[in-house]
Amino acid sequence: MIGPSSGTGEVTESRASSKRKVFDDLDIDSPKRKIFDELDIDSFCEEIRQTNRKRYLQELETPEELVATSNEIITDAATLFSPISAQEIVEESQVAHLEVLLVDGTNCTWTTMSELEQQQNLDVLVTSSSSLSLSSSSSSSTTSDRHPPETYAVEETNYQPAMSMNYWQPGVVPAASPANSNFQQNKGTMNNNQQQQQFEDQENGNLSWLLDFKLDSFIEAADDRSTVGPTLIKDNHCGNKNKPNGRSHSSNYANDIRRGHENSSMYRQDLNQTTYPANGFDNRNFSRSNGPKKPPFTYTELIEHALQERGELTVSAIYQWISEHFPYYKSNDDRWKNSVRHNLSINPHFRKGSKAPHGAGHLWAIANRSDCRPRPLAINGSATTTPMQQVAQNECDESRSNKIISEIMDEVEAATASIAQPNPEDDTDNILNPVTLEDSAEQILNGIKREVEVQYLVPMMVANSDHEANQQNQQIVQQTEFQCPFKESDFLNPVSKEVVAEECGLVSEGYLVTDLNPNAFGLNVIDPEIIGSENLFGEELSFQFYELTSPSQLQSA
DNA sequence: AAGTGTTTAGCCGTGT
DNA sequence: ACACGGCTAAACACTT
Repeated sequence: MIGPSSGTGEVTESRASSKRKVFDDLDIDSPKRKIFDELDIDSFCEEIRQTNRKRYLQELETPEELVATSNEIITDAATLFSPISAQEIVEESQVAHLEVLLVDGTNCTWTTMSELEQQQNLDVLVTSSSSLSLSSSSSSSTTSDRHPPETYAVEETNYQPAMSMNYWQPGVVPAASPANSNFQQNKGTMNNNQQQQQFEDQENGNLSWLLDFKLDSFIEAADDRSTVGPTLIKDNHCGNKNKPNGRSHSSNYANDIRRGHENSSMYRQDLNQTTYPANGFDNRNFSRSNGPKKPPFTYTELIEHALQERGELTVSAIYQWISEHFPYYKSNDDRWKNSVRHNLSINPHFRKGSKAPHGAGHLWAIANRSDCRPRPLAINGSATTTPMQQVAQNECDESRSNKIISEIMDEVEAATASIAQPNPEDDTDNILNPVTLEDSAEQILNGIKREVEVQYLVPMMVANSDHEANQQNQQIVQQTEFQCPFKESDFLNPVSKEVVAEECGLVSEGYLVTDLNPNAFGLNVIDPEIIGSENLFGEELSFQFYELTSPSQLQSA
């Protein structure tokens, strides 16, 4: 499934640095500055991310949309800040129920925002009883300690916090929030009273601004106060290349979204006009006033979703699906199509199927579990893999591993079974012949699925209900004392002992160099001289050097 | 010729 | 600094 991946340390790092960067410019006595200095941003952001992550996974299990598009913002906000479910909110009043903790310096009381409107002379700590809490104790204690009692009447209708933006899931996008507007040049969306209220709230210590807290807003404010955001956006597909190789901010945009933090003004502004459905994909409109915006998905994700939705597709059909769902990808633009083809070719997650019934090319599909080739695994939920992908991938990996193990065991069992079958016509067949076994195993494996070269074979016992056969197998193994003649890691192309012995001049008429016990052949030979590591190079070489004392022995050998 | 599939190379951003 | 993922560009071969 497709969705942005969660960022990890990088987010908190950027936020922390942003915190320093932004608030260095603020008045040291500013209430906002004081509160923010004591706020554990890392924990705060991490908590939000984890909360949304859990929620997203829950939604994946119940993919149906909970609310209509028009209610997405407020329901998402409600889910984030209130223990009340989004569905309940929609059914009841379409207004978020925000619980607040009233702190008057000595007492703490839980109440609702509606009740709060009637309260006077109280400091307000906005918090949540479930999914979100401003856990920094300092923020709650110091607000009442440092500031005189004041009145905070927060309109519930203002409760469309930008923070309700699910940083981790592209399912809901915040509308332009009045509280953010100070930093987004969106003042046109507010009337003068709202702007004045906003300004006063932020200046008098009203913590409701935290609901709309967005660090990047301050970043933008601090770094680019005079810059109008949209002008920063360059679309390399529109010919405005920012970098020599054609990469543009739009690429960063995709990464920013995927990593769950909105550090760029263009991202925020784009999303302000964007509505994401619960499944995160259908009919997504990345259009802006000045043109389509690059979707925050990799080509692999786009292709994957197209194939998941439609099954097998030709390359041209994949083009069509992508261009239909994402206006950014124009059907007449060949550059991204090249990337799509490139992805199809190099990504083992995609399988080239049969030839297309009409026209050139092949049908492409997602590699199913049985032929799911190795794919780079995300470690510790890295930013490149979505949770859904991780779940699917984990299942796939587990299934693949089990399947491979099962296949190997079957093959070994078959090979071992063939080894254990005595040939009544030739007693010598009871003795393991490594060359023959390797040939046999090679034939078996080649016949089963893939070309392999069996360089050596180590017989192994396989659980068998037939006790007698087991004993027979064990006896054979014990008799032959068959050992792996070399370590796999030592040689890319292992050389057999026979070759080594021959090249060392150890093989000549009248002598038998073998790792097998001649007594097992019925040969009566004197005690062998062990050729081991002490008298031959290679500690793994340990075969026995027999002197054949009779012509019959020589012939048998 | 156009579309398709493969391969190589380079750049960028991020994480270690 | 290095590895890696992702993206982009380009070249080339093959098929329709």
